[in-house]
Amino acid sequence: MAEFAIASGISRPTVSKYFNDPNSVRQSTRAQIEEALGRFDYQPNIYAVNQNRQMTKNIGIIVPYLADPFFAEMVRSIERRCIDAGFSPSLFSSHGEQVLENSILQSLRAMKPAGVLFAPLGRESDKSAIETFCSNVPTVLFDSNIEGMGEAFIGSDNHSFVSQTVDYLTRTGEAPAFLEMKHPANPNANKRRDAYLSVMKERQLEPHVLSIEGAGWGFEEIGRQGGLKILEEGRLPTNTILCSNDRLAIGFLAACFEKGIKVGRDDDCDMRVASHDDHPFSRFTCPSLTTAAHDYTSVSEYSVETLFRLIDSGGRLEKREEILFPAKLIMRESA
Amino acid sequence: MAEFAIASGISRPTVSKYFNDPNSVRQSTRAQIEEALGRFDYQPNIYAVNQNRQMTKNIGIIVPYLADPFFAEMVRSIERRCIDAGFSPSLFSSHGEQVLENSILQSLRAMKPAGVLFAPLGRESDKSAIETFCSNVPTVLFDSNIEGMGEAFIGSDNHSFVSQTVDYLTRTGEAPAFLEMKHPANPNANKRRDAYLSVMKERQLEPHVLSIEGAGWGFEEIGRQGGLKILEEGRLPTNTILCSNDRLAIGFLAACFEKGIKVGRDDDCDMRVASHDDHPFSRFTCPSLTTAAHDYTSVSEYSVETLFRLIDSGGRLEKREEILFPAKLIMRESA
DNA sequence: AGACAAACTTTACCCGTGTAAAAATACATA
DNA sequence: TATGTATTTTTACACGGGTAAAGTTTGTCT
Repeated sequence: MAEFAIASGISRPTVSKYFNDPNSVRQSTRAQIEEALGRFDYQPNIYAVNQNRQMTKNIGIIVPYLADPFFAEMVRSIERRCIDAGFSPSLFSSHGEQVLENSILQSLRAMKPAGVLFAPLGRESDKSAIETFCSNVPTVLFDSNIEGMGEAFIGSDNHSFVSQTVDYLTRTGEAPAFLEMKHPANPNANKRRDAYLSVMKERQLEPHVLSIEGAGWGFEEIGRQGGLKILEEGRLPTNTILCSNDRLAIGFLAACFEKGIKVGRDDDCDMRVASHDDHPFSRFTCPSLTTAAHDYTSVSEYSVETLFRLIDSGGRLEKREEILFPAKLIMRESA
Repeated sequence: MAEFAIASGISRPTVSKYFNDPNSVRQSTRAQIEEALGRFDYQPNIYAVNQNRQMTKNIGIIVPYLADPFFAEMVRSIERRCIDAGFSPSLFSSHGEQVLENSILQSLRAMKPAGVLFAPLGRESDKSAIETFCSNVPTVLFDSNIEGMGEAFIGSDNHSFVSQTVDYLTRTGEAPAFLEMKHPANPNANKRRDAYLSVMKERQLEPHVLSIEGAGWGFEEIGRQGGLKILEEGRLPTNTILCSNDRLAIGFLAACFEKGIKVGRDDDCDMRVASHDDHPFSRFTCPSLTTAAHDYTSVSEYSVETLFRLIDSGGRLEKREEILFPAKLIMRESA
């Protein structure tokens, strides 16, 4: 930087000031520096910069499973907002494994990020590791909540998701049975089942929960296997199935297809299937999937905004915030 | 670190040595440091560390489009291998945009990584920006090749993909027509079309290429729209369609379903559809998709190995290497 | 032109760690 | 126990830039 400062004819401290905020120097100085920048391709050493700054301009983003396009979409939106605000996002995926989640947490602490947007694994998470992390790094949880951890949680209102699908299905045909994994990884799944039970009770309908076996993050295959089993055993209490999430539904639809069961809302169909999430692929299932959509934009926007507010207020909020966005029903061909 | 050194009763330079390689200090010293590490939770400041090291332990990974589960899978495998080798992977997605790809390249240069694994956008890439980058940072290209850039390219052998699918389809029914995007983003697409033409010629069959409109990375929707148009116009030269890639095929299958066209290899089916990639979702289409599978493991393993070799040899290889892995035919229900 | 504030230059020290050189100590072997 | 080697300690400087203080220049306003 010293060399570059000489080359540009400006003193090093002023050049340093320029790189921290180009608007903090006089217009003519800025032009002079930028002219020199055109001649030499100098850029400050980020390691030296971050070592001296009290706080880096990095923001950590952790998602549980990047092979799920839902998270890929969230990430895209979040990264963009961080960059626009002058931060450098660093993306990490736990790939469904606690060990990885913990090691990400550790290396993220070493990065001293200004803040972290964190979608935890859920049931598989190491609560105490997360607690330690959150008390050291300004953290906003999203998508999947762990009570009391982080300064805020931004997610979707599972009750809104389920009540909309249940009401729609009930209005247009038989009341739905609820298909879910017996031991779901994601805490939203439990909230959705509870919401299903409560909504059915409110509407004075008899609930049916179909819990299928399977562990891990290969939801499609779990849904398919579980679906095949249910269909073979013929233990369907209704002709309408509401899946806990779209990936499960994708597998279930595959099972129906294999069994020659026609899914859809026409008279000649055997079964209706609906679900939750509006997964990027749910538009392309056969038939296309009726589902309750996340408000992707609001969740990502509000998560990032909350994190910025948290950073501005020094890493602590007055009290833990929890914001849930309602779903939007997407009616397609499957129900 | 000075404080921690005093607390552990070991001198600072030795502690520094320990953190660079725990085996480089005497066993008793190591034990003493690790005992102290249990009492205090000290970890070296990565920024100070990287500032002084001639080379960091970071490895950059760039993919063109993370919302495509194919890349998510690749990334998972690559990250794991990097971590196991003691490196810290940093993941970036260009999200299909040249501007983003260029800014990733720039911030990656500032990170002074030991090496970079780079799957470029392809047609949308800024060749000169990539050339500059590759001449400054040890880079291995994967998945999508740009002639002459980087020290090596590791990918899939498109000819192997196409010849296997064409031969299989021809052996079991009508010869296929080839469905592709008119202006594909990914260079593999062009290679596949050329391979289709050459294979058909070799087999003395008449080739039919169906080029559909559409730009960007929303392949499913492009395949669906293109499919609808083709089916409506009834301009199908054969009953067998070979799609350039699985995502296009997923959209095409949706179009067939919408049009009431039965896809599969049974006698009562109207059409056969096959494709290339073995996309993680192709198992769950209706019907399940017959496709030529990437050798995910080999590609990721060999990419990483090549990068390590490149790093060890100081950032240059004797000559640019190009390794292509053959496909494996996956026969499922669609053809 | 004079006065004042804003911006800049100069100088100097700081951050936390890598690393080299010389001296001191520990360990292993005969 | 003597000797040689492997480690460690001590001391010192380097890395590249943030930042504070004091003095100087520039620009603006009356």
